[in-house]
Amino acid sequence: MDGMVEENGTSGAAGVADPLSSAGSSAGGAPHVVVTSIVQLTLPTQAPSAQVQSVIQPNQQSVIQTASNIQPVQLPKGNVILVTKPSSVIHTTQGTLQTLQIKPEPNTILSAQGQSCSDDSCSDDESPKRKYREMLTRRPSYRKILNDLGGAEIAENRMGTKGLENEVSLSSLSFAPVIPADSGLHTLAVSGTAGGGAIVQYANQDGQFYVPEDQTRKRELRLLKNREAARECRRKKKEYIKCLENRVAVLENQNKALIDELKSLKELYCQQKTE
DNA sequence: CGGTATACGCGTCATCAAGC
DNA sequence: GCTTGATGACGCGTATACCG
Repeated sequence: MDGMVEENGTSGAAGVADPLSSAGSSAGGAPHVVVTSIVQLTLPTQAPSAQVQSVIQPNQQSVIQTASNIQPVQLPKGNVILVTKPSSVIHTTQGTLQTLQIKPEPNTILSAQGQSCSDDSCSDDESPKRKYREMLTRRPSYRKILNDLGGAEIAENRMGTKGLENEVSLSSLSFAPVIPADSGLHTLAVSGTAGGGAIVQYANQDGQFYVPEDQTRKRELRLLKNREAARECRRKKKEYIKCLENRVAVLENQNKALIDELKSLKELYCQQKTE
């Protein structure tokens, strides 16, 4: 390929902390740009590789923007960029604005031709602008986000942490005593549900309540799974909110750059007019 | 230093949607 | 129709900040 964009991964290149781990500290405050990684942009021609900063967490759809102290990336026509994250958008806010709309396929190759989108993405029924607007406004599907988040890594994390938690939690589960068949039990009541299915309680001759082991086990299992699911759901939600905050920051920067550009163009125009 | 407000995370329940 | 995962809503406990 002619050029590549490589992310340095979640380890946080250049001493950058994991954004998720620091999420709580920014709660309630103004959204701030979290630089999560340095992206190596290798250009095909004589141009040296340039660095841009990813302001979204690695391994998910990202908005990438050159920082003020970093050389703006100049992409001559005909260059090709390989981006491994689907639905990524790359902006350079200095000099000429170059926007790349990445097709929703991993490892998609796109041509960077200054302003707008590539031919491929423009040929779709929905314009990239519309898609991007939808990304910003549509209600988030955490499930979809999870799919976009580099499935292998997530799956690995799940196996690593959740699996272990499951093992520990399951081993610590306590179940109701086995009810003897001749204990003269009879159904007493239908008690609390556990997000599905009622729990039928029994009472023995002493008036003590029992829940059959089977039902208790099912309920405990259900609660355990739901507990894990809720935890995961919150994690994804938090990640998504952070992603939105990052996007806001990027778009604000972009807006500011465009305003500045407009201002300078106006000045240039006035100068030429007076000459 | 104690009381209060606020933010945050967690567990649980209810509900929905997808898969079987 | 049942099962199961995802997620909103609710209540609770804890940590932190603020104030008198």
